[in-house]
Amino acid sequence: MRVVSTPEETPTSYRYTSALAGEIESRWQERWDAEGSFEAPNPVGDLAGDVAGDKYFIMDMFPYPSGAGLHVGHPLGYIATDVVGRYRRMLGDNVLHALGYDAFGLPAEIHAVQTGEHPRTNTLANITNMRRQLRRLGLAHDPRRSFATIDPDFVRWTQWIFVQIFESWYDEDQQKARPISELRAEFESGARTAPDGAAWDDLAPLERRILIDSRRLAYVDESPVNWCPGLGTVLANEEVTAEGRSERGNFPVFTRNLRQWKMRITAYSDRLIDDLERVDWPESVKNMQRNWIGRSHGARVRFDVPTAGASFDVFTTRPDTLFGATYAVLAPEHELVSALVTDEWPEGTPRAWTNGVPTPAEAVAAYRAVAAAKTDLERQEHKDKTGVFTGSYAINPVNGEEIPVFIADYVLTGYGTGAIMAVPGGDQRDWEFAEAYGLPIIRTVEAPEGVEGAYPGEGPAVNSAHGDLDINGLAVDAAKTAVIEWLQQHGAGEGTTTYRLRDWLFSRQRYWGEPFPIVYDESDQPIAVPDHLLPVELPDVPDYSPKTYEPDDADSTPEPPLARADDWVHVTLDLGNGPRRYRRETNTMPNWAGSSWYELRYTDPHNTEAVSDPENERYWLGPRSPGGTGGVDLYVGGVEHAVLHLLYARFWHKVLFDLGHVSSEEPFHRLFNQGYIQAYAYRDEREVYVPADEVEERDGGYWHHDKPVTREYGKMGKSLKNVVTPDDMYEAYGADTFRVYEMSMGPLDVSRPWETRAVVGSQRFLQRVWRLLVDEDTGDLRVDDAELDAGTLHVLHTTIDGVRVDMQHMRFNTAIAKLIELTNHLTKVGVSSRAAVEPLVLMLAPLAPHLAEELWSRLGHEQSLIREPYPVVDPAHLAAASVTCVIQVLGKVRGKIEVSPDVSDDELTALALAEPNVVKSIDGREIRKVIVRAPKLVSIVV
RNA sequence: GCCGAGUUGGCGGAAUGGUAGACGCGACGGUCUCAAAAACCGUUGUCCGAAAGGGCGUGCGGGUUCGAGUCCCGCACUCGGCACCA
Repeated sequence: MRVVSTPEETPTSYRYTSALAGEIESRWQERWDAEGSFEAPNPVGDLAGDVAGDKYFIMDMFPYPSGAGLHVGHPLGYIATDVVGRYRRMLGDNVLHALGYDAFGLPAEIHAVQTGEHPRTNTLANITNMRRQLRRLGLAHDPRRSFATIDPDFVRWTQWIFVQIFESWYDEDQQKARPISELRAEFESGARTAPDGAAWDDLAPLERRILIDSRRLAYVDESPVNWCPGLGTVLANEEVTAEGRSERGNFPVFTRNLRQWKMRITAYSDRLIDDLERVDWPESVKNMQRNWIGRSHGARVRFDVPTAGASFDVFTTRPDTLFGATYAVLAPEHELVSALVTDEWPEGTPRAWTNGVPTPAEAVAAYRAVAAAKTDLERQEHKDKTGVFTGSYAINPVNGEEIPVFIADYVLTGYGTGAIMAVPGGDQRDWEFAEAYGLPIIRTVEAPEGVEGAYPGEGPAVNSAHGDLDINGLAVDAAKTAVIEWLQQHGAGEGTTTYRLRDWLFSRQRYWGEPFPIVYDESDQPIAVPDHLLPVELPDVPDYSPKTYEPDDADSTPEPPLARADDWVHVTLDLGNGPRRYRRETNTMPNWAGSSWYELRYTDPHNTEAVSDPENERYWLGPRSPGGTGGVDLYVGGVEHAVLHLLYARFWHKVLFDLGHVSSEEPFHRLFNQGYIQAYAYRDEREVYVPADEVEERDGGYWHHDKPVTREYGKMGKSLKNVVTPDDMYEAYGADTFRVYEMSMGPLDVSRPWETRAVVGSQRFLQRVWRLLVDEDTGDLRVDDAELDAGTLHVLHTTIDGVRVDMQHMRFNTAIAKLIELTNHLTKVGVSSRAAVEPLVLMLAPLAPHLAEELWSRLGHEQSLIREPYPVVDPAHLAAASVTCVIQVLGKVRGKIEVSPDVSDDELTALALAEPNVVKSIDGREIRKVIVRAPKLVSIVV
């Protein structure tokens, strides 16, 4: 039994309490809904309307509808974009802002496996719950444009885009994707021949299909992929951590040769890097993408192995050091290794090179076996250089020297050509290997004095001349150019570029994802499901789980759950040549698929003829000026998607641009990463987390029920017992206070700790605003029409000026500080004049929209303030009646005087030199110089 | 190791090269109250001083400048990304 006596229950009180805030908030939310206040018209289609004003398209990284519900960290970005959207509407823009749900994914599938309930059921329930939690925030979204990636209508277009990618190839000459039909035409006309030179007419039908299929942007091939037995699925490189484990679940990942779907994202490497220059993104994210794509310029150099009648290419970024290449290394998995292995060790082979094994074949086989058994993690942990001699020698092309060829696991099969020329003088790893195996070390770049070990830096070339090639004395860049030229002339190599980026592994052995719109005919080659049969929907199955294995079972094989749905897999279709039997693809798409194009769907969410009508797409996403990339005007989300979603979405968008489906080259023109809200967590002496809201701070320590606890800082989560939910905040303070607090905590892009006890400051601010307009005892409006005094006019207009600049730059924390200062000024001087409070209410509207609407309506306005013009500064009131002038002597402040803003330099100097404390500080010394910045500053040098 | 961001009161944070610490939390003092809460008013970087005023202060060491949190050079530490990538 609680005895409650709170002011809001006293009928005579009209204080702005959480109860009153809640009442105001739900009332206005209902009115906004009823009036369709945030609906944004399209140029054409079912949402067509009057598209007056500039357009502004805002997006949030849409949420995954988790069953756990939201904590106060989740809405930070949504509030920020809402503030921007509401601000832009007051500037007259046509604002597109909506929120969809990224609803395919593992948690729903795991829940389904555990409960037997279809993942759709649980996912839809979670969406409903999340909608409810977010609605209470008063977000100004266009509800007509919301969707979930699991909606059959959305899946249809995801599959349609997959088919577009499948039905296209990358033309290196034109640097763009083109329809596969045009490639076929080039083969048919003889304009293009197969890589092996075979003519189209000489190829059998199946050979033709295989040739075409090998060029598609979405293709199946067998190659090393990341296999995660613990999850029962393969994963993209981007989903594997640096430790060689799955990002989700933290299971070990093994490299296995498997036949899987890939997307040819590597074709876009250059454009994905180069176009970063054309978008307005944080430098850190651009850098992460550049890093991930990992473009490096260098040379491919051919090394002949005469005894084996073979040759291999190496990639190097330092062709200038070729004279220092004293041995070569192939990755253990390199395809040429078996050809290079000699029958017996050559005369005089050092014992260290053989690992003590009698023949090269045995030594290589043993080394390869050990290397294959290592996980990625083990390879990283043991960085001691190991390897074994193959028995063969290659010829260094620039000087004809014979150099031994080794295999070693410090050379990776997936990068460059999987083979290197080793230059111990210039590379630390090669140095270590050379030391361990007694190989010669030749310096080819003059190192600064005192350098021991490898020197990878700049300097003049030395020891680098033979025959017609002499680069001694050349700086690194000039030497590289000279060597590449020589290699090209002698047919021994060429300048080239390699990338770290690998093609995107696109298939997953999961149930809860988009099925591939692909069937196989009797020849086992893939065929796209025609448009009119989309979407391919998931069949109902008795068991949603893939076959999972012991996490360490590297030899297991992926087996997708859809493969067990026999009736679905085997299907009779008429694909234009009469009804035939086909077998469906049983993998599903990764859950990045939906988010790789969803920006398009917001622009035309119900279109059944196209992903988006070209006119709607061009209006919302098209370039704003010739040569621009186009894209969403503001995209806000966490930095965790820097190389996953953001790279995939750019790739898909570029393919659609190449194929003429969109007018924008980039999906997101401006990207903003909001920081995270983190929280303190507390552990007692047993190292057990205790509920954070029960911890007290006193005597310089933290206490839980009189027991000392230690504080740590991290994410909000159930396991740390430090979750604060938006619902807690709505109840205690209301949504507007919560919004203002989150926006005032600090700069939006910086992570900061949540502190519930500080929220009251934002509530006090809103209460003061309320009190300026409403009598707390009677509820009457206390606003009058008095004229503003000069001081108040000055404060008001400097506030308008400053707040506009802050809003423009998304500096909501300082904007709020300025509004607080204005409010405090009005409170202090007792001004509740309409001329002051109306602009205050309007400026507050984007931040605390419900309170602002309520006050605006109490001020007598019948219309909502959503499209009311944002207050405009009157420059006449920016100048103050007097300014404080600071007087410095030798750089230190020695006096302050109040002066007129238009005081002259001479006048100000005289006043400054007469100020008593300044006179004292000068102390009769000679004045050498006086710097005057009227009217704010005088600096005196003695 | 490479790349990027950062380091300001007890705390979150403000500061176009020109009064460091706006605004908020907390703390302290006061008004109101029988009392408390709420609200309101005031103080609050630190040291010396009764005060006036002064010394010292933006991670550390230098430099440029009449003047540096801000610009330049070097270093330390924290966070994030990549990493045996040739």
